[in-house]
Amino acid sequence: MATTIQQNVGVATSSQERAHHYDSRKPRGDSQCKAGPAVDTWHNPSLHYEEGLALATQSQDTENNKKSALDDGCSALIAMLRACGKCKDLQQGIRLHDEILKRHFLRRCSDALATMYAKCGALSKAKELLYKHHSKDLYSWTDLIAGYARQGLYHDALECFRQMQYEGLSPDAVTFACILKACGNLKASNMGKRIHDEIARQGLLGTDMVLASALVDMYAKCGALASAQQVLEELPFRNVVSWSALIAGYAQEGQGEQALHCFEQMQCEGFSPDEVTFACVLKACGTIEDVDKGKQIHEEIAKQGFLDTNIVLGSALVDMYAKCGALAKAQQVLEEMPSRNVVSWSALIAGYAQQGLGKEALNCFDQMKREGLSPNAVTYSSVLKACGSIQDIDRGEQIYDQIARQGLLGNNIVLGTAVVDMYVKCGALAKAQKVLEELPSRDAVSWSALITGFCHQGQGEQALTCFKQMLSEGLSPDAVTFSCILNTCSHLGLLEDAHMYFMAMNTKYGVKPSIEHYTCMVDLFGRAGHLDKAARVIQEMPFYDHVAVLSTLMGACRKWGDVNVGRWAFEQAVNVDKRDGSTYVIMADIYAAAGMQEDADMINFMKVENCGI
DNA sequence: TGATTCACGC
Repeated sequence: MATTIQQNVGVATSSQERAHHYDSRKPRGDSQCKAGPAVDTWHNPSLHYEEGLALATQSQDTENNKKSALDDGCSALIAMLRACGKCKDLQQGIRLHDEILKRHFLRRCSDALATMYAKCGALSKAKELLYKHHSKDLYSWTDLIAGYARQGLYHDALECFRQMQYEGLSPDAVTFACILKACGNLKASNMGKRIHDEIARQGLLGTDMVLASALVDMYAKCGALASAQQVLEELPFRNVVSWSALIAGYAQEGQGEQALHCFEQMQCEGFSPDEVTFACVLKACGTIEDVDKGKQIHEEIAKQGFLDTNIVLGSALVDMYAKCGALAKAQQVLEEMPSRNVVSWSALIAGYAQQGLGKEALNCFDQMKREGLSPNAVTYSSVLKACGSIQDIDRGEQIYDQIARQGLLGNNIVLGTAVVDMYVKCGALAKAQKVLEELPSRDAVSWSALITGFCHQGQGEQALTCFKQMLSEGLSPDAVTFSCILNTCSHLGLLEDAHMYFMAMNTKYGVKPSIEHYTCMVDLFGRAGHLDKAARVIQEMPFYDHVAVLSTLMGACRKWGDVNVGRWAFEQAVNVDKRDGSTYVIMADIYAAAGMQEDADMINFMKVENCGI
């Protein structure tokens, strides 16, 4: 069937076309570009292009009404641009751009041109047109912002958003949705909150499900889960997407129980999980190592036949079993997948590496390559961890060579750190340090890998030197760095320094001391015989479940023969958990060493009473 | 033109 250019791209006015666009969002898709007569014609460029131009030219040639004829020519070009955008036919679009310039239509076609470029992914061309012509077309701006958001160029999306508003335009629900996506991925929760306020002010949340889900997702991606949950709860309507966004947020933050709770609640409200929901829930099961729940989800997924087609879900399943330490099961799932990719394999390799099963991880790595799949930076990180875990420095170095040859270290701190850590675990600290220093950039984690190495090898001075170097690079130490540094100070007997760092970690670096850090301080003062100071550290702790810290203090009391502080710590420990036998043993020792045998016997009696042994 | 999912470093 012959289709004319008019039937295909039409000569609809822009408002008609946009109305159509807006109303038929759901069923649209690319079908027009892939099948049917319209496509065939359009994909015959010579036929199309020439016919379109002929149409535009004919219109211009009409004598009667010059002005409207000119409009028709321009409209036809605009319609053709729109078709290019729809089919992502950039080449054809560029030819139209030339034609538009030749005919001096640029002023009137610039928005349509920008939209075409935006849809074809040529974002800088689109941006140039909109900025240069101070476009007042909301849809063209939104197309560009959506393009940036799709490509992961979130800063560019925000910049365009600002410029659009600077031109006097007010965003609509679609613009807001794109900007929320950018905010979420940039973890820009303050900006996201401002957008939220504006959306609420305009009453858009009550009418637009997509926007509402985008808002939940924004807060979830920012880790502001209370806000995400609140938004979801206050929505007049929810769906599986808004629920999944929240579940994904909890899973991402490691709050697996909350994720599972939401999953239950979602089903209570009558929503059936889809493949995306299942992937989120599997991640949640992995983070809390709930293999039973994971198995249950696995059965549900299999029953619904999702595993036959969905490689993401299959990989999520491999990852869940791997994170739960059920590696045989993970491997079985991987082997039974109809097809697997580098993600599926990397999940399994990471699982083996995590459990210290370096040999198995390396076997998988080889098998993956035999299947013709190429490892990427994520795969290599896990493989390096595997080499470190079995101290296979030769294999590690071989992998490092491959990585370097592929230029993967250029901008990948995670991978660089994995190399450093591999050398550290193999005891090659000089090599580790050399790699670290040659990395294009470093962060607290990469430094900590090296610092931990020096610390564990008893080279405390070196650890502190690195720490100072790290600070001089303007980097903020994190919780792990401080644990390591406090331990180092403890072993070197640097009480004052340790105390200074301990105070600074919260006040200067915003790292809340964890029970581990308090334990370091107790150990430090305890070793030095400052038992009163150690006891004071415990008194100032904001934790309740702290038997381990108390027994650290009691160990120091045993060493220094301090019955009073020892008794105090013991009483605290019994208050927390009277069934923990270890503290009775230490207390009995303390009494016995002080020649207080009756008290020691009493403690042993209490131990039998309370702990049964 | 807009929403949810899988693998990595101390």
